Amino acid sequence: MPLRLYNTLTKEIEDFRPADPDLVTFYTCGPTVYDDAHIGKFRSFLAADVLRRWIESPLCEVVAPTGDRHRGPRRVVHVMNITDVGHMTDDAEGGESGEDRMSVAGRRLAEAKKSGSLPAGVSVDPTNPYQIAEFYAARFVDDARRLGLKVAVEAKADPTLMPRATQKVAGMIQVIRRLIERGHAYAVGDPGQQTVYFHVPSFAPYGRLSGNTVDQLAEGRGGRISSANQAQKKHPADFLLWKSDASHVMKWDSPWGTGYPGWHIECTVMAAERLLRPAASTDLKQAAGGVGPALLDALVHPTTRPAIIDVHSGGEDNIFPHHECEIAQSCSAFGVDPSRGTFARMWFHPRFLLVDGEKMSKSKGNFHTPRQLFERGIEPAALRLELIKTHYRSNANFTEQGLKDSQRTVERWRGFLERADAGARDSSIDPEVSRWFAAAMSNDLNVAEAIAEVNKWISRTPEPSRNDAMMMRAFDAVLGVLELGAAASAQTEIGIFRDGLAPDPAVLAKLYERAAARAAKDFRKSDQIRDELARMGYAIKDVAGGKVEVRRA
RNA sequence: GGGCGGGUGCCAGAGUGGACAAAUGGAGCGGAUUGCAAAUCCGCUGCGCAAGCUUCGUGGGUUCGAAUCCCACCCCGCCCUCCA
Repeated sequence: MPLRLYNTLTKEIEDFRPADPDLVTFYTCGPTVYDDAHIGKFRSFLAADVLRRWIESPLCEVVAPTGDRHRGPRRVVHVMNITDVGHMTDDAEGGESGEDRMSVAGRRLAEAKKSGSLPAGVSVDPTNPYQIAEFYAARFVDDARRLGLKVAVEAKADPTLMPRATQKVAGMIQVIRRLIERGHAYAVGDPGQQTVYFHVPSFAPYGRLSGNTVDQLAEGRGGRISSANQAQKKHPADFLLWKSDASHVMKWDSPWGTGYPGWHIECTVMAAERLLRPAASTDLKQAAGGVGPALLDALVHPTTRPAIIDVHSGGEDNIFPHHECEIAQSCSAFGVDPSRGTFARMWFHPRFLLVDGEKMSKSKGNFHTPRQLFERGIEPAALRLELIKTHYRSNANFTEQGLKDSQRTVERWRGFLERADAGARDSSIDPEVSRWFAAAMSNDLNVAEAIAEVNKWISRTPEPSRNDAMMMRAFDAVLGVLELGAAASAQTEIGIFRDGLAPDPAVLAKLYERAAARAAKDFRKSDQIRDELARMGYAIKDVAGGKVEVRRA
């Protein structure tokens, strides 16, 4: 059964039909870097990651342009941008009178520096927005790698897969210029300090993605527009492409004045530059190189090949206005037939994560970042599983209990894989499981059902073979859980310390004391010691070989 | 006011016309194993001894038959243009 996905654009579950099934192009709207990304953002990025892994899987079938089934494996070029441009904090005032978020981050960093809470070896100048952005970007990439976000791993060798907005401003100017030439955009204001707007009525399909029509959108309902800006526009729905503002924290020169680019244009440029190919070119197979800035020139001139990428993803808050605007400006700049009305074949939008049934927010105290959880000894594999195990199109609920469940599942799977690796060599494999797994994944990425199939298979396979190990690895290549490995464990003569715990002399002393008590069959005392350890925050467990496994309680 | 996605058992979470009293995992109960734990394995966990009866946000409807389709309503989440 070929892969079917819910397409935000059509509001239907439909066959995924990439232009070239051998090489799928995938763009994800990445994070802003004023602060550490929280688990909600990671849930969204991980859903995209699971999708790209599934498309790559040998088990995945898609419908080719010919209508035939195309069997995996296949390659995916996945690009995730990093938005490192500063923006304003004050939403209510239309985003232009508040404080720049990068400045806020700078203040926070300066305080951290003063109080000595910055990690050792980090040097960052809190007054330099580029350094602040780089500081948080590096932390994001680090978290992303620990959670197995493939694009972040690949970007090590090919940084073009995670482009930075600040480095693509020239391309943005190029595209804006083209939009003006084509009559889709206009500049207002005095020469040298102009503002450029995209003219929404020039793109008829505007509104298709979000389900809105221009006149249904209640102007100002979101409380984020300013009347001064609205007065300048030809149409209330017109959106910003370039703002001249020499006082902005990050600014660039442009034909319209020194300032900064609009909020949607960066994704158009970064997606196009890395994922589209000029009409004449068929060599996108050279994926590592990408097509680069030169491509933009080719794209902004008429092409015969539709400038459309295969999948575009982002959090549900991106649907409107961000992706709606991105479609409008991309199609208009690259000459995509407006009747297609899209820049990507498939629009994929995971829903927000709730924590304990409520919205996550700093004021509620239910705000988590991966690194906070890792510090508590939560292992990345468990967090990853917890964040991917619910269907991407419903609001998952993150709880401590769920995290524990996931941890246990990870351990059970690990045990299975270990037994399988040590199992018989030439056993046949279960004929059903990969079919069911594939059916679940292809059914709008039903990860929960796929996980259930894996669990059932494990239960009915008490003596797994090497072939089962291969099968498990094929599943895990998609889920990306076991490949993250176990938390470091330290061994001593008597103890195995899990969860990244270091052998503590006080704990070791108790373990020896308990071993002696047990040898003397003084079980009262041995139980007492276990209780003491529990009070100290350690859970222990006797394992084979007379050793004791120590975990965080 | 409008657009979009959800609402399933103690919890998490699949199921989208019959094979559903409802997958899978957790939690609980009973048993095997263990000095005891932990882990693992087996059984049970809506009501009823049973035939059977009542469940899938609420209320109607369609159908021989609905968690699944239609209508209305309620609740949660995201968005309504410069939030990155």
